[in-house]
Amino acid sequence: MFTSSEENYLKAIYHLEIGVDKGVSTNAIAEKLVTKASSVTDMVKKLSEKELIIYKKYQGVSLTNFGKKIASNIVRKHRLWEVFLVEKLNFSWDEVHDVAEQLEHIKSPKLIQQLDLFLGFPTHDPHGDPIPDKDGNLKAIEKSLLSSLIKNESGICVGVNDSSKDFLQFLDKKGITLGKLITVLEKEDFDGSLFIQIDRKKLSISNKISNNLYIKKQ
Amino acid sequence: MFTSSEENYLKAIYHLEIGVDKGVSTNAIAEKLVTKASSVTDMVKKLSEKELIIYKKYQGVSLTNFGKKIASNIVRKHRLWEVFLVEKLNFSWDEVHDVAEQLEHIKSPKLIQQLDLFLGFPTHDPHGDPIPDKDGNLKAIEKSLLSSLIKNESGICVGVNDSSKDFLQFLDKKGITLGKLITVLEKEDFDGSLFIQIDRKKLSISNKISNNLYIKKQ
DNA sequence: ACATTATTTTAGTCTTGTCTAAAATAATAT
DNA sequence: ATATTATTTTAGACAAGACTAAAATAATGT
Repeated sequence: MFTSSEENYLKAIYHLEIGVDKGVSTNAIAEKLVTKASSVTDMVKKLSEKELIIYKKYQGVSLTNFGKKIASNIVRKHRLWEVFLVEKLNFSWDEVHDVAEQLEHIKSPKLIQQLDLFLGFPTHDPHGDPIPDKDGNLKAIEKSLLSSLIKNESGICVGVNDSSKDFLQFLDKKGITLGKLITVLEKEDFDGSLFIQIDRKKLSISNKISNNLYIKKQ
Repeated sequence: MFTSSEENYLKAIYHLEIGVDKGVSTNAIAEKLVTKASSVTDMVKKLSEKELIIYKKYQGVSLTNFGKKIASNIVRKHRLWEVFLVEKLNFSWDEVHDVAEQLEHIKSPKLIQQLDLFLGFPTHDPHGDPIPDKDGNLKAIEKSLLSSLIKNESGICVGVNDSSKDFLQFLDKKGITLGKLITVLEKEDFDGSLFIQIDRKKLSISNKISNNLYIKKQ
């Protein structure tokens, strides 16, 4: 149907256009895919020909409904594979991205349907990101940044905003994983750092951390 | 490391050089990969540069030890994925090939190691073909063609020589699956057809069928 | 409003892997 | 032994997807 390269562009645009009403810029896509703006312009023309995106010179791009369907399906596959890797093959959450990046391009509707069944129809991936259903719909959950909590509030850790290896390994080191209850014991006004309780441990975390951790308020 | 295309050439050569002492011909590779001889010549030069194969003009090719290692690893991955699809995702043995053909190119040593563990270190794929270990070694089992049995001999079905959809579906229809006990009740000399017993059923099968079915003599 | 800067596009090139058509070599038959 | 046929290789072309450098357009600052 589509090449891996085309799929990667669609996925990048899909992620970039979330919460933005303007078209996604050539440069933004180039940065996300670690390629050059000129390459993006080339590809964007092809995707436009195939009615996957709306493109007007110098105006940025946006996905058509068709493009959105294709893109969300790639994301669906990516996240289902991540669940598989963690749940069945004992990968840790910081190891799954690169492999899922390859697996998401495997073409077989039956494969994904059966994988979904095998995994028990998961709604979220190992980082707490929602898995689109076959029609691209996301199961939204109310989540807040940990940084938005005030003293004595608490919540369950439900996701991360930054899925980089470094950040995920940092969280592992601190014992912070999805499902854990976090309580804010103190909040420092001058730097936004938090003193939190998790399990029996108390620890201090910077604003940068709490800005990248989603919790569900209790 | 290597492109999917390179890997496909190595795999084709690997399969073609089994039981042959001469170099594998350009045409044979072209036929196997459904491509043109000229394309094969091009690729064969590249693989030769990379020391994966031995190639001399007009002489055909053969894998180096290095090439054999790479090739057997692709076959290993292909067959492990086939086991996964059948055992875990409820694919039937005639549905797995095309998907495994894609999955075999996923690059992640950990993925295969964990998959192997998850599947319980299988030694054979759903068609009875042996799965190479990390070093490319195959666990040989003594198997014979069903056509080699004589009247009143019997054996366990352990593999197929032809893995085409048509043949596999035919076997399904007749209730012939791996592990089944087959007894030869009659053998017709003039056309080699067999009258066999399998479970409580008796049926007649042509020489073409019995020439593509491996059994382990009892 | 216009000069400067940033972004985007165009033009031309490169690599990979394929193809066709023609030339070269090997195999086969008489 | 040589003519014929089959196989393989070469030469040149093409598409996809990337790149660089230069040109065009948009955005920004004073």
